[in-house]
Formats: sequence, C-alpha cells, structure tokens
Amino acid sequence: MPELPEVETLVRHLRRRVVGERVRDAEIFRPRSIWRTSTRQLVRKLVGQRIRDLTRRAKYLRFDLENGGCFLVHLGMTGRLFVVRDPSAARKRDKHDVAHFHFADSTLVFHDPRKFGHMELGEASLHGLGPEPFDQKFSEGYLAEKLGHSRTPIKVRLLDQKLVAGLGNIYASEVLWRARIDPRVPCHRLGAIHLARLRKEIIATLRDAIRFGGGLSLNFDSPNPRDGLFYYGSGARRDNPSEHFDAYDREGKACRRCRTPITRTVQGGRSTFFCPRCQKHS
DNA sequence: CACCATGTTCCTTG
DNA sequence: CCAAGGAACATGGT
Repeated sequence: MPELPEVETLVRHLRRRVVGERVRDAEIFRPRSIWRTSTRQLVRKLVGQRIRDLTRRAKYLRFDLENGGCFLVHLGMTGRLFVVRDPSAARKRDKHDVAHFHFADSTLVFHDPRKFGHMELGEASLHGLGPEPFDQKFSEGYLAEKLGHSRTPIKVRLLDQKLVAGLGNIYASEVLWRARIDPRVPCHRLGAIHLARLRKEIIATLRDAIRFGGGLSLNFDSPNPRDGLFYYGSGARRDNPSEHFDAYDREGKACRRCRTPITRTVQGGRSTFFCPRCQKHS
C-alpha cells in the first residue's frame, strides 16, 4: 500500500507529467477495477478531457477534469501509476496492466498485480473519509471525541479511514512506536496527554515520511521497479542501507530506543509491531 | 505446500 | 446497535 506518504510522493512526481494533458484514448484491460460505473461510461467521460489538476485525498489520487468532473484512483496494496514517454513503445500491455490512458506524447499506466486497487468517476468515495492529518480539523478535541468510549485497541482504530485519513498498517505501527503507546490499549483508556502525543506523532510521522520520499531519487517514467513506491523500505534500503522503519517489520530486532526486541502481534488479522518495554499502556 | 504481504468491504457471530 | 473476526477480492515472494 501505498499509504498517505507514498501516495503524496507519487502525486508530486506525477503532477508535472499529467496536468495539462488531454486524454486522447483510454484502454481498459480490467473492467472490474472500475467501480460504480461501466467501462464505456468511464471512457466516454474521460476521453477528450484535459486534466486540470492532480491532488491527493487520503490514499486516493484525484484527477480533476476540465469539465468540472473528477476521476479517482486508489492503488490498493500493489497498484502503481507511471507515465511512459517513449512514443514508439505505446507500452506493450503487461500482464498486470489495468488501464492505459494515452496523452499526445505519453501514456499513463495503471499497473496492479494484486488488483485490489480501483478507479472511479466522481468523488463519492471521498465523502465518508475523516480529516487529513494535516488539517486543522484533526485536533486534540476531535481525537478525544472520536476515540472517547471505544474499547477497540488504538492500533485498530488508527486504520479506520473515517477517524483520520491516510494511515495504513505500516505507519500505524510507526506512529504508536514514536508516541510510545501500546497498540493494544483500548482507546477510552488514553488520557489527554497521550491523545496529544498521538496526534502530534501522527502528523510528524507522516510529514517525515513525505519529506523522506521527496528526497529519494524515484523514477515514475517507466515500469522500472525503482520507482520506489512500495514501500520506501525497498527504495530506501538501496539509497540508505540502514532500515527505514523503527517498528514495522522489525520483529526480534532491537528497539532503537531501549534495545528490547520488537514484538509482533496480530490485531484485526494484521501484523502489529511494537516495543513491549517503551510502549507501555496509557 | 505453508504462510506472509502496503487495503477495503461485506457478512456473520456474539 | 456495536464490536470482533473471518472471508473475499488476487497474486507473488519467501
């Protein structure tokens, strides 16, 4: 998955390659990756439109069209977007290509081996989402109100996009490690001090990850796996031999603060990594 | 073969 | 009504 930082990094790279371009043709290889509408409808609404802007909302990429409409892409777990500039190689269709969007001199490719990603017209999917972490609405008061009486473990709640948009399984563990909060703690047991720390670390962790992504030399011009998206880890390990994450995928390795081995547990069917010593209950 | 994987939705069970 | 758990979507890596 691209979580919020990866999507943000992708948007920043892709922007100058697609904004202002007109969609001349669209080839849909996997209709089931289109939600809420038919292939025919999607193609009809897209072809001929100029892309006025490309932005991110939660983990969605949002393409604004000149007619006022919008087109959303969610990358799921393994989705990638890149622009092929090679004019001759109209990019031979790869096994996992979901769609090709042709511009005058380039092609936007949506590639998704695991096929959990999707595309759709309109912004219906954005409606129920919680605030962006960097938005003023994401305040301590808001967090307190939303977490209030929930007995659900905090880690599980952080994955809920209606609470705050953009965290996924990797950064949820990272945030809690930084905030020194036990992922298993029921939300209602978090006091004001912890909520404040939690909010601060959600923002700081994502901000740092975006900054880190901005500093990597990524390649979004080809299917080259070096586009570094998923995850920064793989790109980062090359640019930076030391591991990038503090908790995620570090089971058994020494906590960077106290040297205690990082523990892995399962919550809601997904792995959580934390330090049993410095992430104490509330 | 077994198990793991960046996401989300839907359904069942309690 | 809510929470928790599992399954589903589908494929590849170890």
